Amino acid sequence: MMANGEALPGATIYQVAERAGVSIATVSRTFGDPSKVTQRTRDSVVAAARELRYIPAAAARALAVRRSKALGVVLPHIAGPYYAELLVGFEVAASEHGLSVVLVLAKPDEDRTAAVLDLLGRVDGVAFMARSGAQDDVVRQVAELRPTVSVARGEVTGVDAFYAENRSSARMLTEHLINHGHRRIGFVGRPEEGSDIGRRHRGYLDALDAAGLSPAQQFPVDPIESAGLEVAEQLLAAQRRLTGSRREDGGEHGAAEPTADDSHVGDPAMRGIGELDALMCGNDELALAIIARLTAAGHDVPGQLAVTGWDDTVTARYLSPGLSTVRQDVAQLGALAARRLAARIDGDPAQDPVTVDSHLVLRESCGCAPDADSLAPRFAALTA
Amino acid sequence: MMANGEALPGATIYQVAERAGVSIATVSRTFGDPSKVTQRTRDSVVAAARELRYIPAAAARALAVRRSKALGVVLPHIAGPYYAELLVGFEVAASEHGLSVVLVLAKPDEDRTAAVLDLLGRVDGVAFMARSGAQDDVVRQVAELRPTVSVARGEVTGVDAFYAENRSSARMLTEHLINHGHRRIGFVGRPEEGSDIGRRHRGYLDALDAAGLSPAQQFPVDPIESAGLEVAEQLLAAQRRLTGSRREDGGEHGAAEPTADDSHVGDPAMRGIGELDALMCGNDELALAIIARLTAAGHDVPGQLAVTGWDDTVTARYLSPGLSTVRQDVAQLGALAARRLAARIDGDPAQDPVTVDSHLVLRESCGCAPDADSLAPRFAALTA
DNA sequence: AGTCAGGCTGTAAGCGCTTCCATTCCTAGG
DNA sequence: CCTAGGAATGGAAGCGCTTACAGCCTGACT
Repeated sequence: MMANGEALPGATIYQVAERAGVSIATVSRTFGDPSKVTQRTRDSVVAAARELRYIPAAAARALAVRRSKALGVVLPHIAGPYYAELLVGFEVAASEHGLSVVLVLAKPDEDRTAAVLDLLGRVDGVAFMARSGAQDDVVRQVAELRPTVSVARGEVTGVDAFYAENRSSARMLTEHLINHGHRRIGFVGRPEEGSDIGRRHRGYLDALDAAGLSPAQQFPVDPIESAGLEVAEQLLAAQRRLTGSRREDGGEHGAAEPTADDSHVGDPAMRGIGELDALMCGNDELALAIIARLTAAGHDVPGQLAVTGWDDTVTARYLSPGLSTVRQDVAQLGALAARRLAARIDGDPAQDPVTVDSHLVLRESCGCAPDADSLAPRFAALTA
Repeated sequence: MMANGEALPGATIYQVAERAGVSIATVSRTFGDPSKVTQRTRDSVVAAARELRYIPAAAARALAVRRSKALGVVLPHIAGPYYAELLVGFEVAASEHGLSVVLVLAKPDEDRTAAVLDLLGRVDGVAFMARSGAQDDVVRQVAELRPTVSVARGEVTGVDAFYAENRSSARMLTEHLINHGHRRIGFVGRPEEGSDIGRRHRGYLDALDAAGLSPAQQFPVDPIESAGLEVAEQLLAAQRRLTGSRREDGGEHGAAEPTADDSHVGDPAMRGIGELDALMCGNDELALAIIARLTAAGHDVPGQLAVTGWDDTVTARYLSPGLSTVRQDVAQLGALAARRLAARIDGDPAQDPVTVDSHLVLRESCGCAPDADSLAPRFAALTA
């Protein structure tokens, strides 16, 4: 099997036609619009096709109808489950419309312009998701040639935008923290204009503002684990400074080797670490890393420092204390994007941005008491 | 922009040729093999192309060269990070070969045969990953028409197989459990012939056999969270039975509502839950759910029951006790699959199955003492 | 100055499919 | 029995690109 390098194997419409004793037009109709073909003919064509293992060449069809029946997706290297879910939602919806999906992955920094342009040549529409190695001008360029949507990404004119609600949820989450009595609330994450985290930061500021509080320490870092660890180190260092330093000689990397008596660094009974008593993180990954590091150093979360995340990743549920976070229906976001693309391809006009709801998932890391039945919230996803 | 429903916008090679004052053949050469074109001509063609926003129609090219420059991937609905990683590895390698990737997702049960066949018409090769809604006969059928590989999936003749090493790692893990003194070691997961979990089960059996132990209780369930929860309930019920039942009247769902005094159900100081003192799970998802449920019921893991997982998901690291599990380089697996496909397309022959190494990640859930510096293993991924 | 080799470029024939249009075949009504 | 009108089918053009093949032009050589 698969010997030659010459032609893709598989029968063509001509061979099927010949075998069935009809013209290629009839074969084409048999699969395209069976109602235009007699039952008899249809049967013989179908039989011939099966015997020959006929697989229509999508390229030929695409060329003829000037439509590839495929959607492109460009998204960042799928780190966590977030993009995976997005992609699943997208693919399912796309396939419901009979559309294939072709994928381009890109690290946020990486320049995949060439790949995106190539993609453009093989799809009828494209979706840009989050910060996906495609600058705005590339998106704009694509949008001029094909229906285009963006998901969880800064808006670009002419591009249908979709995102999960961020700002008001962030505000609510922050207010919740305030209600717990926290006043010095920091923020972790780079609040880039138009990004999800940017919007979350706005909501955070909204709440602070409304409460007459001013923003505490900000950590404009990347939304990744290692950055969370660094933030935790800074916090630890600040706390050490605060409590009067023993053993300052440890020098540069003293903090990198937590030992048993790390726990004396701050008084666990006293609220606050460094200058903060609560920390809102741009996503779960950051929050998780920070909590882990702090806890390992003997600190109490949320006793000393309340921490919140965003995304409701799997780990958020399993951790103890459970991570208070925000859940978004990411799969739906993906599905909406695909459906809009399908509509745009069929000629529908572009629409206003669409926002899908998010909702708070309050577990313990914000300071809430552990639920009596702690498994319920933890496995909320299962009961759905 | 994007007004008509007639033709995809974007210039064709003809328009570029006209604008540059050359023939279409020259335009084609300019992009296909620039060395065959004078610098002067090339420049003017490139300029014309840019001005016209020329995007080559992939379909036309594919038709002409009888090759689509695309690879198909069919994989299960990306649940956890596992498939995401696989996909990332695959896409990166594919794009290094200038190949696009088109995606078909399928729930394990769902029949996506039609989608797979359609896929076949638009790619040069296809990869089937894990139990991906494609029965063996579909795979075989595909394999007759296109180079085909399978990843973490039962072997099919004519299909290049790739998987992470399972059996001997499973054996090592089981031996480790035995060395901890565990004797009654159960297994959670359906050991399907040819599947990853099936191979893990073999390794488990190997170890037991070598140690003269016989397999304890088996739970042939799906490798998903909810199944893990059910297994945990069974364990709890068995344990309740064992310790002599108080409050049997709780009836059917008594177990579904853990309360504070659940902790009296078994003596946490005594090793064993139900008939078991260790449980090897087919993947982390199962292990995590089981540990969570057991812990919530007041039991001690690994004190009473050691539990191991497989996959080394993010949560495994963050949990306490840390989950002992097995790490596989899934991205590499994906990359290998893509590269092999690329080679096969270029005419290379099929090869023998390839296995990539796995290695144990021993944290605490197996019974190992917490590492002095518990962050080190926990964040091992970061130091790499 | 005349030739010839070799590099560029153009011409044209497909690649496999859809679809408009023409043709043929029925069926039913006159 | 003939004819009109539709339904079913076939013929052929064309989608945008690659790639022999052939023609042209240039420059180097005799």
